[in-house]
Amino acid sequence: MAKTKDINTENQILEAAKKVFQIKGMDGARMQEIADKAKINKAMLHYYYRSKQLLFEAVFKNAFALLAPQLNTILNDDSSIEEKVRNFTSNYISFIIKHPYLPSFIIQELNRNPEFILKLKEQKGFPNIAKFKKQVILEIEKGILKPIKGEQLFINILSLNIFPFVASPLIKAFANIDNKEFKQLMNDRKTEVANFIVNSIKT
Amino acid sequence: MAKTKDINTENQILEAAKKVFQIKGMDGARMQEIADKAKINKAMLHYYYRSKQLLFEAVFKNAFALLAPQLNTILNDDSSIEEKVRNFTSNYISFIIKHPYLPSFIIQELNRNPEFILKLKEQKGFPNIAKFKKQVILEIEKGILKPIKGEQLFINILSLNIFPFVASPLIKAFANIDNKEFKQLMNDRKTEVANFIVNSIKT
DNA sequence: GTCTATAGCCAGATAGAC
DNA sequence: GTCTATCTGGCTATAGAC
Repeated sequence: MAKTKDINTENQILEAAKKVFQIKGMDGARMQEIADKAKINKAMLHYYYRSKQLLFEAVFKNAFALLAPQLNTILNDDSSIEEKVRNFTSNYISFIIKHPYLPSFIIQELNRNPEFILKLKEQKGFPNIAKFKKQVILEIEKGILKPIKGEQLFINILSLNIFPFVASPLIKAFANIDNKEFKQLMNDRKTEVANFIVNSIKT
Repeated sequence: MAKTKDINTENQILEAAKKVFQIKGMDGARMQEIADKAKINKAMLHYYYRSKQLLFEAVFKNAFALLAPQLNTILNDDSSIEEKVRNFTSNYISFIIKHPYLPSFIIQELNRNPEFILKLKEQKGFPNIAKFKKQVILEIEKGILKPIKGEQLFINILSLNIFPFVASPLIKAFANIDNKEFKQLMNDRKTEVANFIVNSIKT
């Protein structure tokens, strides 16, 4: 019984820390706010995670581990580029709608501390573009795709899928739309973006 | 003579503050670091700008004022959509290469404080999508463009141009490239992105 | 494991001399 | 206008009782 309580508390803390860190970032987050959200005492945070830095790293790794497998589907799957673009776009946008703060959190913290990604790169399962590049070359040779560099296509796919969520306050302001309309636009993008990409690259 | 010194000091501070705030963000920035960079005393910062918050706002408004006119060229210019896409993409990527921290700074701080954009919206010259939308509809009717919503096209243009810079640590890691190769890729994008977009939307 | 109380530090802001 | 010295508050982290 004591043991289940451990796990509960530790998890409560991690969940609370996620919410606070993902919105406020490492520098803006306060241990007090995390403690309040987890409905425990501030001292408990240190009991379980030693320091703010370690708690942050736990949250960050957790967040990245959610994101990476999504990318691997488009990089390492065996279906055609067109199929992968359509599947990925639909799945990824659905995924981000469920975790709206995740991409900007990852990006913001990596900009703050770019060396951090070196540690992540060592881990297996880290997204790698090599296979995707080969496939693009192959499909171009077969006449399925117009000439394009694999890197550029991959950057384009990521940009179109992720950017609107990262820059949502700007998008809403420029397009003069409220949250509801924004959500509608993002839902439409599940197919719109795939069509946009496929239109551009298919012969 | 005393007056020229004022202007110099105030400018030195603003330049130093730009560098620090744009890299570290509001929460991560330290007044001491800004003072050191400006080669003046910490007390001077408060003499000229009263508080960290006011100094930050000066930097932020300055940064946004640089960005907005760039966007207005694609929104309000009278040339065709294709011409605007080609011009904008080339100019905007050149612009960001010169100010690499600007987009992520704006985006990060707006995510931290989304209400802030309401103040910006009131100012004249704030980018507005209305004219662009009408033009898209018109060119679709004329058979120049394939059907697409103006909002989605605008989001796509922004995404493709800005995202790689905002997420540069991720891009470098996934594509396994160093800073030099990254810069080369971004240079290529000045024309690559325009072609990608035009290919997709032209009939 | 969980709490209260507090140590210790650091950053923003100000007072006051020059 | 510019400096040094200092105040003040807030935050991370820990000590120590239960």
